[in-house]
Amino acid sequence: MSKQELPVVDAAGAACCAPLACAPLSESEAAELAPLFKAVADPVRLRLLSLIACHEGGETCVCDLTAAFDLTPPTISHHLKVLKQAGLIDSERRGTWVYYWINPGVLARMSALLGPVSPVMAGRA
Amino acid sequence: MSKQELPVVDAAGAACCAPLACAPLSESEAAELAPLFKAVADPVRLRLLSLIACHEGGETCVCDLTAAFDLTPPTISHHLKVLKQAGLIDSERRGTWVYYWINPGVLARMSALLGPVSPVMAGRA
DNA sequence: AGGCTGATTAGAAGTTCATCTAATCAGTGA
DNA sequence: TCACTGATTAGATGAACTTCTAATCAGCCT
Repeated sequence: MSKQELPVVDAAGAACCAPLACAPLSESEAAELAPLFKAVADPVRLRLLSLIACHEGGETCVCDLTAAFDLTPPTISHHLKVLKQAGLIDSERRGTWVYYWINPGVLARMSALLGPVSPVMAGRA
Repeated sequence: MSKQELPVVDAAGAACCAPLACAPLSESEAAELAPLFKAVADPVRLRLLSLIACHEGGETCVCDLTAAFDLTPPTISHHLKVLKQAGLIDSERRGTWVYYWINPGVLARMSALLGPVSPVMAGRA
């Protein structure tokens, strides 16, 4: 097995770590990254993430989130906890309400891993 | 085995519209996207994807893949099936061996969704 | 044809996960 | 202090997932 080395893409300023297609992921890297994707691998959590990311001001009250689903508050709370433990979001209580916001760094890392989009690869089909 | 493709983004990553942070994901969009991330949300599948993507020539024999893990061939076969059903990879049998290769379009779509890597959001974490 | 190797399918066991109800924690205001 | 509302935790249940062994399918070769 020979190693194919593509230059690290950093045109976008991201990519500290190699994208999927640059060098094979080690077992420990994979073990570290998989939970990030698992956190996003759910329709409810994807929508939660999107709702929070889109919300003006950058943060969203839990009450607004629960209202957007046909799910009970504990279920929404559970999903928010999963996202938070994965490091994708953060939260703070202010008075009666709890606000959540996106942690863009983690999201960017995942994006960069999947495809810093080397047009070289993308050319093949 | 329905691989439907939304014209959300082209392979080059020129995200016209947007990712997670542009407009809230609809219920059906989320339902369609979540399985893609679920397919990647496993350490073994992440490594498989990486091994296939890195392999010179763009395609990899199953025999090389099974050799890289402490898992039985049926288990590897199962994971490859999951990746294939998600549309992330494709395969072809040539004689005795079966070869797998990456479908870069789907990967690019996922990447674009997570982070357009817009410098604004990604701001050097 | 028969046997050999590579790959997948079938079926089962143990674990993880999403969701609910009931109960608890945290703040606000009468 | 007590009641009320918003949010989370605890515990339970049914579905989905990962992995294995055993069996089957697809090509190659003597």
